[in-house]
Amino acid sequence: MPVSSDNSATVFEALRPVFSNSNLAKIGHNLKFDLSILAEQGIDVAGKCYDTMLAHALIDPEQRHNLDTLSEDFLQYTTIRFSELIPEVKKGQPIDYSSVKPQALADYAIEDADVTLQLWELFKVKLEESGQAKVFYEIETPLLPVLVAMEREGILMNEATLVETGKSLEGHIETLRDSISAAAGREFNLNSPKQLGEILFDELKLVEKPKKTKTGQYATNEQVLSSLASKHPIVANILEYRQLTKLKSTYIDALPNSIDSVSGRVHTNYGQVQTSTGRLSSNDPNLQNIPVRSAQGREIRKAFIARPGWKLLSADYSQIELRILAALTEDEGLLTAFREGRDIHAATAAKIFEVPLNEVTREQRSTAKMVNFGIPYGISAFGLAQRLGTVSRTEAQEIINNYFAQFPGIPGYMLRMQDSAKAKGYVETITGRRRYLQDINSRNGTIRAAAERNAINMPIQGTAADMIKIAMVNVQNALVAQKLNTRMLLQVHDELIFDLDPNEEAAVRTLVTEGMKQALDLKCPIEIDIGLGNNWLEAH
DNA sequence: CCCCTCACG
DNA sequence: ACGTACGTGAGGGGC
Repeated sequence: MPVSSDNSATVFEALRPVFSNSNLAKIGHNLKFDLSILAEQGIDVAGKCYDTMLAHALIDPEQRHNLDTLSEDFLQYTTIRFSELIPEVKKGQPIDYSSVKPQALADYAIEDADVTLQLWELFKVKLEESGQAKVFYEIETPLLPVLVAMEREGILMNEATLVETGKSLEGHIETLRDSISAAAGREFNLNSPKQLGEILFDELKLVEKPKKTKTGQYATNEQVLSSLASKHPIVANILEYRQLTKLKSTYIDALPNSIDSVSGRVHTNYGQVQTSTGRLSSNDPNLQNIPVRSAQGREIRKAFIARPGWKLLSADYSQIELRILAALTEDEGLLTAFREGRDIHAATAAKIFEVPLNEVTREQRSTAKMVNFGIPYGISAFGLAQRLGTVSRTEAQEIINNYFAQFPGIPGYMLRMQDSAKAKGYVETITGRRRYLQDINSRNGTIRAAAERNAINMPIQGTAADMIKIAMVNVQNALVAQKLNTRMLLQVHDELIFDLDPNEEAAVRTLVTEGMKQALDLKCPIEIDIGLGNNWLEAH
């Protein structure tokens, strides 16, 4: 019997009783995909669902998680490749199964199920052995259907706003292009870093010894250009040109192509196994890097809107990584500052510059902010000096030394993480999520230092990731339990965005705040900021 | 397909 | 002597 869209409904109906039977557990590889397809067919999957891809992402987060590789690595068995069934699949095009022999298709599908089941038997043991059973069963597994729901919901965009912004940007870009060509003395492709480098350094000779990239090209990144801004007026125009064309090509021109023709909304895909720290990623389109820092960029945020008559609600964790740092290190100074509800950067400045809180200057606060930002990344004196721009490497080292002296829990924690990583080969979050650090004992100092920074950062970034994942499950369960219309739409690492039915505002504020705060029980208090608006910019 | 650059947390 | 803060995804150039 040929498999075609004509009888797919028959097939789905035949399978429906299996999927909706809550006594049957389901085991699959990349279940988010299968669950989305079934949901599209109106089939709600009941019963326990276990995903071998999610399991492997915990067992070995930096490895690849595709079924073919896992089968070879764990079962010493080479699977039938999809390309043997269908040689040429074009990206973005629907797959044509009509020419495939049903027996070949069946063999492929059956083998897939067989391999997955065998992997599950191995992986469920490894989850226990690595102490990650709770992360798997209580965080990643319950999160999966939440992500399916969010992806399917999508978010509404005001395309007209985007087009307007695009037109105004286009005019600006044209003007900049003209003045840059005039200043360069000839036309060139200013989207090409290679050509731009030749103009700036071979022709205009802005500096004696230009910085090169690792492949030997002239570096023309923002940091390099900013340092050259005083040398020639062309540079400021190039920087602005870069900024505006980035916004136009990556967001304004591209986002409308992602509006789904059926739903009229933009549906991102969340990657649940893409990062080494436990964060989600977002792609096709990436909705986790929508501009917000520049004025022109913020215009793009205005295009993300609530459904008619509704509001967007944004809830974000305030200073989540610093609070987690305080909780993990149990540093009394840091904990006290948060418990007393201080402006954390001002409080840090008061400590490291040894001045009363009310005498902290703006510069001191801004320096302290940079330190607070860098600490969870394994800051270096060089890095701090470079980012501050106003102090020498030696002075930066003094600031760091003062910080460590005033917050002694922090250097203690850093050493503990590095020692533990060297001894055990991995670090972990509060929930037990692991990251292996192969390079932690490398003889190459640069490589080893990078691994040491990972040892410091992963437990912090990863615990924040665990926390918001738990919160998402809490919040989704509460929305369903209270039969609310409000829908969770997006996650951006420390922020959740909702399409809010205005009649439900009070209930949603409460359940979101509580769901996020109570996700993990930490020694440091957790604060949630909530905003409301007609678009993402207003809500933020 | 890699490189460079740059958008976000 | 060297490189230098953690984690991502995407667009354009160029081979």
